[in-house]
Amino acid sequence: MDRRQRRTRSLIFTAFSALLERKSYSSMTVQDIIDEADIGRSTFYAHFETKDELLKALCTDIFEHVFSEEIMSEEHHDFSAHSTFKDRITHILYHLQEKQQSVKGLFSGECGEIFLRYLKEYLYRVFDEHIAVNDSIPHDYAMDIAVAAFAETVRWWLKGHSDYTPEQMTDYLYGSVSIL
Amino acid sequence: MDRRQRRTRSLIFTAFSALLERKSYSSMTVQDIIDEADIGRSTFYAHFETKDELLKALCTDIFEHVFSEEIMSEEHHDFSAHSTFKDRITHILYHLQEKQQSVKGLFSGECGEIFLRYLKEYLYRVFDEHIAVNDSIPHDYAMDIAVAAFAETVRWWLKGHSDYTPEQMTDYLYGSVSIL
DNA sequence: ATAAATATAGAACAATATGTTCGGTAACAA
DNA sequence: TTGTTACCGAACATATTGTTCTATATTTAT
Repeated sequence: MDRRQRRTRSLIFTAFSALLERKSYSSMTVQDIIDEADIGRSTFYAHFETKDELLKALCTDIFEHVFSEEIMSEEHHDFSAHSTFKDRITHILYHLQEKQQSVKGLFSGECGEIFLRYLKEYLYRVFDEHIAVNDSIPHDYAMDIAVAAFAETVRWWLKGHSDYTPEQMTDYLYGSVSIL
Repeated sequence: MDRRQRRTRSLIFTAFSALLERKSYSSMTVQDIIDEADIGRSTFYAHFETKDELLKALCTDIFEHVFSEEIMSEEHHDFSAHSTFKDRITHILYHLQEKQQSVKGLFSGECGEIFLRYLKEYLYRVFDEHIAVNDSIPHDYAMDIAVAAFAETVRWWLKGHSDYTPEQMTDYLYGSVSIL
């Protein structure tokens, strides 16, 4: 990727995040982003077709960091093949905590809902093999609840209670949802 | 309320719902709604300031039916002072089932997220006094999880599994979330 | 039944946002 | 150095927005 492209992409992401702390996602125009990033109009459209695409790309950037297996297997909290699913959840929270600053602005209004929807898409892949309840509850229903509970935990945590540790949050989650 | 106002309001609601089944909320313009409802431009703006206000008003209409105490105390399932909280939840599901047709279109895309957010606002009021877990879990966290789990249950139910009974859905919910 | 009040239609309007195009300039890579 | 590519910035047609106005039709109250 061209150095100029990386720079422009970064300028747009930064401007977008900065704007999110000042105004809502829906009221934000492409023009606002262009002005904030101080780039040419055609340049923006060379990178992203729409505002929604930009948001999606930013989310993807974040989640690819948070959910990348390479990262999960190294660093803090020795993540071995023998670790439990609960440990893995704690791990994901650790990586979300690292990205906290980038994530914070994304929680505002309608934008937050979209962010959480993308987060859930990634979570489905992680949870799929691990959710196995008795036959009294449909599997896809249990998946929906588990994923939603996790997403809601993240929201509550990063939106005003980020002083709790990932381990604590995992305990809360497991104390609330019986199918995990 | 003037008869003409009621008629126009109804025309707008109907047009909006019909459009939602054809195109996404974000791509829908006020002009689309005006054309579909076949009303004058100024008439729309006499009723709603923005598209978002319209969506909010429609949701309010639905939820005021679903959560009205008068309705909950009469009709099916004798709702007495001695009924449990679980019964009350089942009741809410019954009333949502009645509004199923109006609600169905609201689940699409970004619109669904907004609908669920409004639903949650009503649920908070209902759940607030009834969620009392031990001190090991923060009360507002438990609220968030309970409300989100209920909202997710509604989504799963009305989006492809509406053949289940309200009682069954309540059982699933109670089987998944331990803080209820 | 009549009069006053009010809702709607429809046109016109300025202001703004969108998405595209194009030629010139600068930065990159080989 | 040379060819390639990204950026700038202006200009453009198009579409949406939200407001204002007058004429018309409907409703409500007397």
